[in-house]
Amino acid sequence: MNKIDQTPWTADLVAADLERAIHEHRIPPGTKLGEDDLAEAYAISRTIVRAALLALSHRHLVELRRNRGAFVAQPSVREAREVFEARALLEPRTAHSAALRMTPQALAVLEENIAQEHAALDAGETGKALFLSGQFHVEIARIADQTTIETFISELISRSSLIIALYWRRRAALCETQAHHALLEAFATADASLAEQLMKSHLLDLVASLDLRNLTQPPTSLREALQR
Amino acid sequence: MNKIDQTPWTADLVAADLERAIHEHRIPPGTKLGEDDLAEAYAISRTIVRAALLALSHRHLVELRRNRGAFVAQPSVREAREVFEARALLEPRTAHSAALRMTPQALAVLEENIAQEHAALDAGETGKALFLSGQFHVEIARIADQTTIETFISELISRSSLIIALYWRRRAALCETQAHHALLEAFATADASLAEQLMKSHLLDLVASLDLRNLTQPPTSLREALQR
DNA sequence: CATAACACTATTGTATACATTTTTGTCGAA
DNA sequence: TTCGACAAAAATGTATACAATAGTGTTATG
Repeated sequence: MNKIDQTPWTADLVAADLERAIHEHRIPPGTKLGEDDLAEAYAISRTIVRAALLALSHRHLVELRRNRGAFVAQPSVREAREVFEARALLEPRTAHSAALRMTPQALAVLEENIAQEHAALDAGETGKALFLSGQFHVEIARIADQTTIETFISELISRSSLIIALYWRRRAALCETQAHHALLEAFATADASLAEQLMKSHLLDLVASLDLRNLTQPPTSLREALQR
Repeated sequence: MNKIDQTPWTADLVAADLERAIHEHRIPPGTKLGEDDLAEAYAISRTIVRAALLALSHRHLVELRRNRGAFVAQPSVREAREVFEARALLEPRTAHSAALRMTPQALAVLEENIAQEHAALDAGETGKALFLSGQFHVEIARIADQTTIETFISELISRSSLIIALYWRRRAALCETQAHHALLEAFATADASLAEQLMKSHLLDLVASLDLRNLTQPPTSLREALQR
């Protein structure tokens, strides 16, 4: 896990690096993130590591337990529902705004994103594909020119990745590309209402593909022990 | 500013304490939050102070400038608009949900909140009144039983307080109590649609009471120097 | 043999020392 | 006098030492 580089790792960079690793399912939920381990991996002191972990905990991607350490978060069924309810509140209207503000450049960015996602899937890099499909949603918020909402959506997307890791029904790869293609069509024709509706459906499909019955709860302590 | 107590200040407590002080306009936007000053005020080391400042920066209440220090945030006109657009997306639907879940206990909490707000206004404690009126909105999200959205709204409320400090038109105190009373009525009768509509209007009124013309921009560096 | 008390180990929590950077103040030259 | 360079001071950035705590293993005792 040694990072070979000469860049000075700042806390933000470490947090971003870890967030991407979590988002891509390279680090599974419940994994303990020991301070010394991380400090050695990035060749920095624990001070920076702690700042990075603090940032991730504020985004609900890492759970800090006093005198216990940092663990990749394991969203509960309840939390999973809440995350997608929040997304349902934010994303459709944001897609609407994005459609109204769409430009050829922005459209190209979205197309490129889908292309990369396809490439990743073909290469069998499901983690990277998952990350890119999340970026598609963040990109829409960026196109809508809503930095504040983009921040919220970005966090919700990352948390969604944890939820997918825990509650995804099938073992097969996520095929969100179809829904994204449909959205792209709506954006290309600047059909805001359609984009809003498609986003709403897309999110509903996502939730429907999860197994959010409370049967498997709680995965808190026992599961954590098994997973590390 | 010396805090006389025997409680062990944790980073979270310090952050909460500072957030309330900012929310109540006891610390104006642009104020420099020196690490040594805070460490002395709370009788803790800079380590804890930095963790607290980091938390506040993640909530966009404090701006951290590398090698420069921490400053109470000064939301731009653009950011101000974004914050209220985000609130417009989240709060009406949340009020709707809250109305459906309303209980006598929850209603009593809201009533008590308004009563305290009145008392604060009568006592001339406009800062405390402002804080309480913000808490009213957070309480609604709590009643809606949406922890995730509550976190977002809580942040947006605190940022709104900074926006009010910078862009409020009149010097007179905010009289949000009327709108809150109307909302209480809707909640009491469990009229979800009405509550949603009232919340939407309330937020529009709030934005309308701000002076968000771009004329006074940018207040970044010069203003900051004058204010500290 | 089971259990409880104890000590040990590993890890996190906090404070502080040192390095780096920015800011400020002073001196000198144009 | 004004401007610039340099030096001193103050603040933040980072690393590390030490303290405190939870987890683990051992041992003694019933």
